[in-house]
Amino acid sequence: MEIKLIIIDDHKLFVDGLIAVLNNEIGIKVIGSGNNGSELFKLLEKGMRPDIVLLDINMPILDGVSTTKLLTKNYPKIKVLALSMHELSIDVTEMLDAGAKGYITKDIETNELITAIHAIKKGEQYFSENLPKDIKKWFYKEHSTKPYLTRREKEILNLLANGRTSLQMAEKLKLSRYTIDTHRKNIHKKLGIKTNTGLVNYIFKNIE
Amino acid sequence: MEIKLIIIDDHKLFVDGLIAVLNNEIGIKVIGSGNNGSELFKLLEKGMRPDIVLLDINMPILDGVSTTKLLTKNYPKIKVLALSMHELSIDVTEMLDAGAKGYITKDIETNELITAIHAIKKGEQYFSENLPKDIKKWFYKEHSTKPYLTRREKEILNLLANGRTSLQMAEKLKLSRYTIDTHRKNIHKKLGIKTNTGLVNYIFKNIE
DNA sequence: CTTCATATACCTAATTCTAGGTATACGATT
DNA sequence: AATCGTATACCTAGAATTAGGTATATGAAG
Repeated sequence: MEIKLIIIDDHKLFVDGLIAVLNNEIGIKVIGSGNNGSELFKLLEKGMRPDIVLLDINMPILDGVSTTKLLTKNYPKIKVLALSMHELSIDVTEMLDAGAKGYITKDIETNELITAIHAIKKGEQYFSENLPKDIKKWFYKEHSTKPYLTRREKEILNLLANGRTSLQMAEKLKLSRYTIDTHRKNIHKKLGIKTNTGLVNYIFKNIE
Repeated sequence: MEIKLIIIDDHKLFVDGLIAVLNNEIGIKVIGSGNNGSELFKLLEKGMRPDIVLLDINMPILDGVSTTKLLTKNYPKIKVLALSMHELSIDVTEMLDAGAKGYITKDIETNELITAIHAIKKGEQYFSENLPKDIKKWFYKEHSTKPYLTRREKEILNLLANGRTSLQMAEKLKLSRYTIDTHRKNIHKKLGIKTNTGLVNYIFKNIE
């Protein structure tokens, strides 16, 4: 029985390459592909039913996280294997919380990808071997809580992205600087990001 | 006469995929591959002589820019086609100044890549069609004049936008933390921005 | 009632950042 | 030769940030 795959990635070159490689593998068949989450749902609406979707995180129109959430909700039998350039804990967190069953980075060997696909098919979770152990450990620990940002946290993130200091935010929101710092501390903890510049990066890449 | 290619990219999956695709193309043959600049030079030292090197920008050990410079200097007949995730002007500038003959992003179609390879072989320059016109225009305009921000300053800004601390940047660039701080100070002064978060904001709004 | 999530606030201490200043080295230009 | 731009490096000191901890108040839910 072949494992049926759909590959979704905004880099067509990458998609073409993966299709070429995976269709040479016994037991695996790529039945479809697309460049963003919307295209995936179009395929599914036509009745296409893969076992696993290889899904890139950063995509236009409908990104990896949103796609995964919708997929997990509407097509719970289809498993998501997340693909990313980086081992960033932000990315891992978001994709796995959205329902992905595995996470691999694009610099793994082809045979590791095959291993991952088979593991996911068997119902296991799979993390690429180059993913730091502490990230995997952190995930298991954090998996029962949603890293959801509160209204106030988002408000503070927005001001941060506009280059404001805690003191400036405190003045604007009529709060203590300590309150701002506490919210910031909570944000760092929830998102697993250690620097304020990393937070701004996160905002631009995830919210905009 | 086949166009001989070497593909250098730290993402093995991508390399494998590209090899599979390109070896199916009439007139093109991938004669070698590697995951960083050093591996390329090892192949060249063994006597391998490609027409074109498809070269990723971001790589460990010896990155795209350095590789291109050495290649252009020591093997002037071999042409570089730069590969990147992004249309960042920093990347374009650096690679083209280093001697690359073309610049493409990884989200182009396979057939556009084939077009690019043939153009480069013919001695033309090639920019992927999805590269914003203003970047290409900017390149021609800027190629004879000095950029306001120096090469090093842009490099540091880019690392900052990825959430790196001065210490991390110093480690990455093999410099003193003091040197990084001096460049940062100069950047703040030139751009009139007082916070690092403000700088990241500037980068995302003005460069990407 | 208790529990939980969120908001507000504070303290401590280490790290990082910013901004002022200093300096030398090197290559290119005049 | 001098000058300039860039890169590299350092020092000082204050401001800002991060990360550990503490606490109370309020509203909603069980």
